[in-house]
Amino acid sequence: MKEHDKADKRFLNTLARGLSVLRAFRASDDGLSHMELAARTGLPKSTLSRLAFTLCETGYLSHSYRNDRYRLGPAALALGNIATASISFVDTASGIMQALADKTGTLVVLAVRDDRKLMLAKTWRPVGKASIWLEPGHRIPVYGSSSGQAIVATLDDDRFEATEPDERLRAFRQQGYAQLIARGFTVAPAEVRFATTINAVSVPFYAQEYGEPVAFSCGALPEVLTDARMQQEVGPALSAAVRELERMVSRGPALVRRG
Amino acid sequence: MKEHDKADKRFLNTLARGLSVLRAFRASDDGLSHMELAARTGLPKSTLSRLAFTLCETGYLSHSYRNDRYRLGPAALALGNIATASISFVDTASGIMQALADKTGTLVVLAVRDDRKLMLAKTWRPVGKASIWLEPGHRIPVYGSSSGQAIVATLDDDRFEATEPDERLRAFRQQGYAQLIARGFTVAPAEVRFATTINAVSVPFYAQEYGEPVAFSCGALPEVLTDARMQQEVGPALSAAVRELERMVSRGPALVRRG
DNA sequence: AACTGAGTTCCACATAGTAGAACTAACTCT
DNA sequence: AGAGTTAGTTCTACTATGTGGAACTCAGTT
Repeated sequence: MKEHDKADKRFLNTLARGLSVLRAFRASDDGLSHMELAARTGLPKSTLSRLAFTLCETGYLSHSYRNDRYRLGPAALALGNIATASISFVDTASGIMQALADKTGTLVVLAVRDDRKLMLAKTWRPVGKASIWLEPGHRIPVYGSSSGQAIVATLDDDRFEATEPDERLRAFRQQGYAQLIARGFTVAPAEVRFATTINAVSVPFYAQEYGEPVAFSCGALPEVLTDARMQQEVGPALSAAVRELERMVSRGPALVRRG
Repeated sequence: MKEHDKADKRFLNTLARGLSVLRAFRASDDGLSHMELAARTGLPKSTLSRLAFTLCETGYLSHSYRNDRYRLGPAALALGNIATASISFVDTASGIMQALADKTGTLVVLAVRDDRKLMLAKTWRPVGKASIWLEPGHRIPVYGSSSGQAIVATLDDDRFEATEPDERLRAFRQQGYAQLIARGFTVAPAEVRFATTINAVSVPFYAQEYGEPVAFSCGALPEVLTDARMQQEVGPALSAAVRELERMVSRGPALVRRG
């Protein structure tokens, strides 16, 4: 009756379940009821009750008053701000990427490798324009995404091998590498794109603090972001943005930090 | 041998402990070693080992490479972004408050009630200037802080009573209420200030999503932020900033809600 | 080679967490 | 109104889960 979970002895089920409750929230949710949470997490309601109680006590969830819905609490907000502050490039990137989103009319996302998927850690939407809407916290596959391609192409061999890649992924990586050398950005080849409704260009960035590459990408509907635009306009602009970021970050690692 | 913790049956220890590990991080930390974490959380190292393992597995912590230090992982980043996005006013406030920080040369903070304390959910520092440095995630007492005063003054009677206030706190609340009516902001009276090294002015804001008031404050060293400046310049500016925010999210002032 | 210090794994044990069922409370519908 | 429905909490019996000290490993030091 145990979770399929990591049968690893070190894995603490209760903690993981609690975190999965937090992960159930999406940016577009306007609070979640107890039942919605149970449905999303797949946990029995009595278990969820205890998890939610604990999360509320600790401030990660808040129970807005008479209203019966849960939402992420102040502790979650604070945690995110601390995480942002301690990953030095995020703040710096914000200004640059927001400007890029506005200029190109695309959604800019920061993708980070997380286990065998990519997680969108942050997004910048062009102000005033409708855009595709991928939320932070969303997970996309490595294979078939331009971000994934940029990241695996930049990953060192050891770590790449550690993900137990199949042949397909090796070829994908190789092809990404070639693109980066030739043009400085990746565009997933049309035939493998994981989502046909989204076109995207990506550029890798070495995140000091993670000791790993992450990727910045510009994405939009194919009508808006044609292959030609990716190649000629948006790809180069994104690449320039990331180079600007590298310049800003490396010139003063101390930066804002230190109290 | 149990944590002093809530002896409440519903309280899940393992989860709370895991979260306390996340809370151990400060914005100024450049990664924490296993041992530092153990010291900060007060947990035995074997326990911590399991907690950290689970947090890494789930992406809330990352183990940067050869380097033996832990840092907050992509999931923490994403969680914060989701929390920010779902608390609608935070994004809007950012622009306004950053400008205010720059203009006044003070640290602007967003304080939220969390249990019987206040938690600084977000901070905006004046660019280029040295400023006091209170970090997001930091907790300060309600009594003796201007933010606390602004919040309790705006809290409705039921909820205020639910915090089991003592007489001192009642008086504090009453006095805050008077200040808000008279001038629209609170300044904690010098004799009760919880920290003599910080002067601060605060204005409450009704956070729809929490169904509760929160407070925005401007703080700085007494030399920089004299009582006169708080009263004549910064208080009114902060009050104007919050009114601007209310207008932008189209919501009435916090005080009227109390009835 | 012996020492030190950080971190992980072992292990025997008790209790913390589990899930289903019973319960409560708030809404609907006729 | 009262019967039915649905959401959420608390109870309960059971054991799998998490615990912390001790033993262990692995790197650096002297």
